[in-house]
Amino acid sequence: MATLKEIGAELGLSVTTVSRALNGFPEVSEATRAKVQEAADKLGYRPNRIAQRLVTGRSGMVGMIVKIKPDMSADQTFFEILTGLTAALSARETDLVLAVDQENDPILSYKKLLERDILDGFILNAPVINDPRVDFLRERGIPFVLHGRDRPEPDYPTYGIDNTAVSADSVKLLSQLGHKRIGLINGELSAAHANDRLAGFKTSMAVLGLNADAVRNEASLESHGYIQALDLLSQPNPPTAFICATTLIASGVMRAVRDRGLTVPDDVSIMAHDDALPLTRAINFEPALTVTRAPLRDACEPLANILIDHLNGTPARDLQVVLNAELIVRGSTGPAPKEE
Amino acid sequence: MATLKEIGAELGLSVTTVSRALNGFPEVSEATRAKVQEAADKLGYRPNRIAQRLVTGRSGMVGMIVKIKPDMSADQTFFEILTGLTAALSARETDLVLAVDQENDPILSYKKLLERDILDGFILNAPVINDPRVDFLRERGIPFVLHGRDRPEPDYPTYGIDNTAVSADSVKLLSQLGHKRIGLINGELSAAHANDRLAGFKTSMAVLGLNADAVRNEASLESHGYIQALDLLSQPNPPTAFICATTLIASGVMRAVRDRGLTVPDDVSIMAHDDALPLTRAINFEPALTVTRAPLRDACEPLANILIDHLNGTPARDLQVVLNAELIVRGSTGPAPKEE
DNA sequence: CAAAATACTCAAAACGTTTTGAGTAGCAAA
DNA sequence: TTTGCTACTCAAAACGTTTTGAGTATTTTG
Repeated sequence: MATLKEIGAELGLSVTTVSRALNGFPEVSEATRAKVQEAADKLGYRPNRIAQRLVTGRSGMVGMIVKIKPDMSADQTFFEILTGLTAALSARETDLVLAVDQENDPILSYKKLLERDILDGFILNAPVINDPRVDFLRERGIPFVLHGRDRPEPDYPTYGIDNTAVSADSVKLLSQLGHKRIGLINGELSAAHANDRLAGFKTSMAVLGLNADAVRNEASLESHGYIQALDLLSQPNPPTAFICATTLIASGVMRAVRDRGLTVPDDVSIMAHDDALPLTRAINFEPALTVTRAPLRDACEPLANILIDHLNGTPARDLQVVLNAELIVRGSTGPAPKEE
Repeated sequence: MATLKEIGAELGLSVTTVSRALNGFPEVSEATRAKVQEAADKLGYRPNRIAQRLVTGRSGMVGMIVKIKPDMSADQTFFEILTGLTAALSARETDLVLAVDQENDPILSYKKLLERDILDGFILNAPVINDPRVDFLRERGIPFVLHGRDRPEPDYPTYGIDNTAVSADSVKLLSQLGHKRIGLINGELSAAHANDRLAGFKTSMAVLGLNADAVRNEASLESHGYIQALDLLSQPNPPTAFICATTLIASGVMRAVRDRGLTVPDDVSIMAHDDALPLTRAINFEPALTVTRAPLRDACEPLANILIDHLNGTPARDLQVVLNAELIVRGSTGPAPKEE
């Protein structure tokens, strides 16, 4: 493991010059830079990150804390995020330190990890409304990026899709197809995104003068979709269309519709929001699922870059991204059935 | 953030003495130590890990690379390990750097992470037979601990259960109950533990003079258990007992047995190996499942400690632990049905 | 009482990098 | 010639810790 000193000794140059040559400073001559570079390559030089960090005060590591739920429902999305994130961070010389939160107190794990004093910042995912982790980190001046949006006017970096628009787009499509009774099988309301979906649903329905009471909010499970859809379908004046929070829920809803002897999309239209998780793919549904689509994987690189840019000094207001999900119409939605 | 220098200045002591006082060196007087400790507490001193690491040459971080399978079957066990591991490492001032392996080459991710030069060692899980990661790390002299056993005579730290004994114990129990036709619904043979289970099964059966051909090796899924059990049960001279690699498989097997109109344990006995994962608990089966039990969570603390001890100089041969799983007999196993 | 041992303390070096402030040489402008 | 650039290079300080080797009182031993 060669050091700057060794390279300097080899070439009769000072450590300073070697350091500058390798870091592309303008005040070193091209001839010298070439020599240094060559020697560095020959000796297999790689900077000692620890030493770099001691002097720069940066650690090159960011933290993420996974909250573990008893139903493990977060598994799939977490894996998806983790995969993309480590790859994206790695491309910018940053590593991910992971901890698992088993506590009731959502802050405690962050405190513990911060005590180590080795993290430059955090990636926060799955926010709840007015997320306490946000308040905690903001108060302490710890940089972070939030995946999603936990409050209307954040003053920190965020990245996510517009979940009220997801609902609005879905309602719009279905109402244009003539649907009047539209059900929403939503995720748990503790999650900020589920709140936004619900809010978007209610206002869009209200604008159209439609009744928005066929709503269920629960964990994203196939069984949740099945049970709630079955229940809604058995009530008087049942929905002719369902908007599902996830493809997993949609698969339960579709099963319920069929168990009731109904057909998709002739009797009931089904659509969902699609995070593009590898296990339940919208395209593999029969008929293929109409979705608002925003691959979770696509969020990883921006999340990593936003955090690192923020660490490098880009102000938060330039790092707040809200995207719109794509609307992809497939076979699972169709015109509302004729009223009898 | 107080430093040693600041504490020294406060008390009129040298950095050396402050450092020694806090680290419990014997050559500092008790009076001084008390003063220093008090000042450190007052100023909220916490050692700068980066500085410590620069001088000690240790980074205080260990790596783990998750291999991502298309079927995501590793999810649950991975989460279990992750949770316990981060907690155990944290207790010894060590952090976990995680990477996700999406490559075909099992080594590439390790190479990449090692290039960073910030890791003290690795935790390897889910070994295959003669695991290439082991060869790679061993060759480079990178410390690691293997969860499980990938070859007969390892010269590196390992921790795991005796999987041949798991099969042997299971076979013994069932044969004592009079079973002669015993099926094994195993995991994928690419995994070292599945190999050991199979080997243990074959030799135990051979010793008893029993036929060991009712064996299926595939991914640990409920559907695998269901399909394979159904198939074995439909053949002439079907098994009267099943040994399942996991409780997930066992649930599939139990469903198959019932779909065939048979009863557990009167017609067919079922037992499984139980990693004690929170989602499929052996005790919640109806009847409760007889198991060889070795909670995955229990492995985390030893794994963390073994690796850190090894980093601190304990030789590998003192860090090779093979445990026996516990045999817990419950209602899902019973005497073999009378021959007709 | 001198010599030796003990108990405690410290200055300085080291880890490998970045950054500061200074310096030298060569050359053009005054 | 002097002054002031430009282009390049370097020694030294800094980051915060651990560790080495030496030193100074104080106490014990002969």
